[in-house]
Amino acid sequence: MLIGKKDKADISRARILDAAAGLFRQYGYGQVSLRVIAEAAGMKSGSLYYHFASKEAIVVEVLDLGIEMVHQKVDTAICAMSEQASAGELLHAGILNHLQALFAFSDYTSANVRIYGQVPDEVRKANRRVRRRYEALWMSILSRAEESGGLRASVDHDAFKLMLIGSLNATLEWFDPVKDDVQKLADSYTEILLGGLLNHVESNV
Amino acid sequence: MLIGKKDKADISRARILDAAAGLFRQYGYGQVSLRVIAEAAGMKSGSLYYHFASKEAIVVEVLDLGIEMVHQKVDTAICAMSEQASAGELLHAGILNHLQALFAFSDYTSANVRIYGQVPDEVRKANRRVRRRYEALWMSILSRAEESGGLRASVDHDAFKLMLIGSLNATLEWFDPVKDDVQKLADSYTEILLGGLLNHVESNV
DNA sequence: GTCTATAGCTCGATAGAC
DNA sequence: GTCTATCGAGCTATAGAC
Repeated sequence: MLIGKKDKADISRARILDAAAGLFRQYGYGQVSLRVIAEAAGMKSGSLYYHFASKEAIVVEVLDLGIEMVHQKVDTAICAMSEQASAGELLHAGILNHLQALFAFSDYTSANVRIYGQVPDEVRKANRRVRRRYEALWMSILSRAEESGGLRASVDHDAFKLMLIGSLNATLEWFDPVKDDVQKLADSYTEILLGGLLNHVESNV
Repeated sequence: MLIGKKDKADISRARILDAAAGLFRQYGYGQVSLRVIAEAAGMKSGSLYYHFASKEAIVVEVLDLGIEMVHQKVDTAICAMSEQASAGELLHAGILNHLQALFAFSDYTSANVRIYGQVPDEVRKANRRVRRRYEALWMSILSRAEESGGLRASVDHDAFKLMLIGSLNATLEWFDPVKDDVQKLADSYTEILLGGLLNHVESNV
């Protein structure tokens, strides 16, 4: 999952992080011991301390990577879009790339979604910076979409951003990218988030 | 949180479950020891075994209650609605009552959302039954809404149900019912889910 | 860089007094 | 019903050989 590494230390570091991400995702933070992380990474528990100062140092890096991999993919995709892109096109691209990154790096992203609320305070605080940056990216996507026209004025951007990220991340709990097509999932979520459930003739509530 | 109990055993049981739900929510399953559950419930760890056979037996009950409390509130609210209720009214009622129950019993509901993916297999399997029942309730709400007319045919009910439950549950991670109004949150989510983000003149994607 | 060995601690669970 | 006491196991982290 982590690529582009060169020397032995970098390779071992990456193996430890990959192993930890997968185990944290499946069993939570507290249930995963350094012994099983080491075993999954192909070494003994004592050797972990050559690469990381503590269990907390490992989880900090796993959590940050879980956000940063999504951030980078969405950012790159949005930056590459034409100036003339419509609001619908921008949002569809953001949703699709968020979902693609979510499932491409699912051990890291799912570990983040699942254990963020359960790690020690200092760990959570460290990850908060990265989370805020990703939320800010979505605010800028919404601003750009608004400039291109077509957004309903009654929808609060901040609420929409939180709802969008929350609903997309929740797909990690049930969607299977092997059985089903992420592209179709993105189309389906875009359809609902942009167009809503109701026919547009009647006013809701 | 758990009320209507009578004798000493029932009271102690309820205190144990309340304590466990709050601790599981905050620290996850693996990091919470029976000793701290017992302390939070006002007893010693050995005493827990008079009420529960194991740590797993406690978490099974916490997880089930987290779904059942929401199920019951939503079911009651929907059943009480007039036959002439519109699709928008039905969905708003479902969304509002789901959110209200989510925050009224937040230790149980949040514990469920957070640790479901990390508990032992048999525990997760036990909770799956209750989850399926709640999803079925939402399918019946969507069917009833469709009969009353006004739903876009292009929206898949199954995808919408998963997205709705996922996005509502995700509010547990950021919404503060003390600082803000759950009613307003429900209005805001209903607005987006039923009407979408875009102006209805343009077609999306 | 990775190993073995282990210190010091906490865990879930049980047994038996009251 | 709740207590105390304890078993055997597993935990994070460290020390030092290789």
